[in-house]
Amino acid sequence: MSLGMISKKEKTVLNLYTRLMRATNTVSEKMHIHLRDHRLSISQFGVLEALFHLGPLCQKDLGKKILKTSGNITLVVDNLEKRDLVRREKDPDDRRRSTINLTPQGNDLIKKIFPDHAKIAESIFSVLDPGEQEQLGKLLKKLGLQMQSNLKKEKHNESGI
Amino acid sequence: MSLGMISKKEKTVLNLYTRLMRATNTVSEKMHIHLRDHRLSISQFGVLEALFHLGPLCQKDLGKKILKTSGNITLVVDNLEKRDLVRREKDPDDRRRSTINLTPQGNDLIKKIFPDHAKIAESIFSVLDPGEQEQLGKLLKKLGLQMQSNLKKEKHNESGI
DNA sequence: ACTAATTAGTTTAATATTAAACAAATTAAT
DNA sequence: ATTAATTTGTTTAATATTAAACTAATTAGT
Repeated sequence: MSLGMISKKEKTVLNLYTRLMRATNTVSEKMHIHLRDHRLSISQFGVLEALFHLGPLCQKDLGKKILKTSGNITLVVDNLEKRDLVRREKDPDDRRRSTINLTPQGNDLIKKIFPDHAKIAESIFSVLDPGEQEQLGKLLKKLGLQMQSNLKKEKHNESGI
Repeated sequence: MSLGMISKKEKTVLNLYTRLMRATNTVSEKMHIHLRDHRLSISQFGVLEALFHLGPLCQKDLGKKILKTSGNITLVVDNLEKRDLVRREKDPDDRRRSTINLTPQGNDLIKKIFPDHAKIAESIFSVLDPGEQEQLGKLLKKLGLQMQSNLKKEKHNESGI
């Protein structure tokens, strides 16, 4: 029961950490409830969305985008390929790479799903007024930026889309 | 490549969502690097921490605390029990329940690990000054609170510890 | 050119996680 | 009191995720 030798400062940041996890957990849960109807995992949706908005990407870039390991990306792309939503295409300039493309079906699907995604996001964040949203964005960015320098992460996608 | 019919509002919140995910992902990664040295998963640590700070709990409450499903809690507790870090104890008043207790070893371990956890949190959030930390806390809380009403989640642990 | 180092992606093995069906115990409704 | 509904935890089956070892291709260093 005792908190032991925890300073006030430490207590504050631990509290902050808990709130961050809790908010993220519930936000992300809500954001992806509708994906189940289309039998898409969060990662699968992330890949489709990235391809939809950024165009064809290699697997490494997809991994950076959706924050997953290369092994995981291999599987996610495998599964999307099985459903004919994406297609691997050998990169002739660098034969280690393959470029992942949306198929017409994949494009149709993400085009259909994405507006819901956006609407749900809007409804979730509507508890915050525009000023608060801007503030939150700034603070989260600051938090994300530090990480970038401390961990061995590469490029940071500025636009977030 | 085209963003289609995305309004400015929608773009803002999607951006916010991405930043939230990104910040959380990297923060949580950093927070738990040291756990690997003790062969603890994030969930296992979460359970030990909850028991350490809140005292013995039943599995359902543990699930609410660390945001995992009941089936998952069963496994997490199983694994902690195998390593003699916690112990199940039948609740005589309600024989469906068992109360999960820290063993002396479990208590020693979490007591030893927790200060590092707190220090790491402090270093991560130190990019934000105290005012910003307070702001972030308020915004995240607001975000978390709405969720609570919209999803079928029960009690919200106010203290965050 | 040749070797060493790096990079992209795959495979493998272990673990984590969830959803859904289930059993047992308790509580509510009549 | 008896039945119905709810609650707690377990089990099962499927999927997701990671870390680590690996292969093949490219790039850098000499």
